[in-house]
Amino acid sequence: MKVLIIEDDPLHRSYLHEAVRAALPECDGVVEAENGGAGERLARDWKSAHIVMDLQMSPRNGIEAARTIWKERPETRILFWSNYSDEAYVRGVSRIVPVGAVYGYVLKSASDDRLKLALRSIFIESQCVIDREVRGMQQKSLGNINGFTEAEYEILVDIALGLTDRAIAHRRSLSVRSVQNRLQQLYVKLGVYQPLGNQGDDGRFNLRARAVAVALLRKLLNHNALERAEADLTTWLARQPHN
Amino acid sequence: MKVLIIEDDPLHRSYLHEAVRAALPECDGVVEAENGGAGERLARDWKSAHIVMDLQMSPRNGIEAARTIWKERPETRILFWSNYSDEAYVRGVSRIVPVGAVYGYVLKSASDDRLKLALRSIFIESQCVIDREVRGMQQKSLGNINGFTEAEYEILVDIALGLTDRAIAHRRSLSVRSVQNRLQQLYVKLGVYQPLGNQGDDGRFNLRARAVAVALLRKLLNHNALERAEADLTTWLARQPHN
DNA sequence: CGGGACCTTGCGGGATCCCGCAGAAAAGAT
DNA sequence: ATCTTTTCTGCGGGATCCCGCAAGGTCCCG
Repeated sequence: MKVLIIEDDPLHRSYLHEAVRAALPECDGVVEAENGGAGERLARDWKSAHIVMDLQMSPRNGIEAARTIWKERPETRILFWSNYSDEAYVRGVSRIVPVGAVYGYVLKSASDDRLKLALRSIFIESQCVIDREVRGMQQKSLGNINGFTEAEYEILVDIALGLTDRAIAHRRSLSVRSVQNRLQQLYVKLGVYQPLGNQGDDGRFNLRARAVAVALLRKLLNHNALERAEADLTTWLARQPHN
Repeated sequence: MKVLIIEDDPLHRSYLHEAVRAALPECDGVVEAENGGAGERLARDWKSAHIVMDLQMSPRNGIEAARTIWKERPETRILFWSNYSDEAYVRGVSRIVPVGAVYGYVLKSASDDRLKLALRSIFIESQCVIDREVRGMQQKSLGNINGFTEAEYEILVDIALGLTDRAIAHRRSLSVRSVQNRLQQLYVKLGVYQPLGNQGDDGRFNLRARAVAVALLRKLLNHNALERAEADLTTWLARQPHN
């Protein structure tokens, strides 16, 4: 068995290396990559079916790398080892995991033992391991109590990118009014809605901008998610009939 | 000499501990804190004049901690040891460093030796040490070539928080029109400006929202900066004559 | 003192946003 | 098949945003 490590921080990388060697004595080869792009290449060359990677690298973050790796070989097992349990990350990962795939998500703050246990569970026992905290995030986001529909999330991303209602309507094949409806829902769910009528108020917010702000503060969006969205947007723009 | 380490990642913390011991044999005491709040308290109790800390912790990130520490004892020497050279961080730091204070900013990606050298320079030689990359950022941001005025940065933060023009005008004691002028400048500098006239275009952006998006993508703003700004905003709101 | 560079402010208008209202279409439920 | 619930859609209007135009104001330089 060979294991591929994709992690940009050298300290964490060597720690991971150590942990892998200790937890998986049957492992007979460990390779390291220090960003997503290199990771994809190594995964291809080595045909490695066992990967542990960080999210948040550059260039090519973990989610992008995982997507292309899984696209090429869906049975690959990936353990995500990340600092954060931002909803943006969790959602980003669960959006790209292939059906039936074995994967894991553990936080860097987890103990030594938990990491090693996760390694064995995923690579040997073929069992998914998701950190409690992350799992909580997942349920909050999927089970729609206080959670966001895919549609709502999508429109949130669109306004975060700075698109106008019309542009969004075009992109998502909707009428402008529908876009505005979704926006209204979003405002309500984010607790940004203005109860209407209090206009002497100086502390008034621009709902559209405010929505993005609270989404960022709540880590519903983060830098990574924005980057991915921006990339998607530009490719979409490129394939549009010019003007 | 005593040294205080403020860093949330245990791996990095122990690495730092090691580096301090190796670089500063004359040091006779190292204490560790794992977030800004604890760091402030320890700094007060220990009256430590030598601190090395991460930015990006929670609760109480490095900048907040440094501000209160420097407010209480401006001669404290602080080495910031961070993953990123985001303009938001660099600007945040240089905004709070007291005149004549000795401090440093080195990236975690720097070599072992550089870190140790920085430790000696700052704590022994009383000399500031700023990483090349960070220094570049600083000059780009202060030397106004492709840089942002304090005024422009301020208004950027305000729209990122979701304030309306009127609210900003009130907060900053300007007329609404002046706010809009500053916004226009900002749009130009961010390369978001719409040359006027092409209205058949579907790929149109909402300038206000788009400005925030590119600021985030360029790391002119980041999550930390937003949090600080949001905190400032709420205290400001609280002290306003109600409604 | 006059001229120039810069910032601020008001005015006006076109574009966009926000959203209540109500009919049409789609998806489920009984 | 019919009813209910949800979503999509157009219309209209008030608020906001974006910005060209032009009239001061301040500061500095010659």
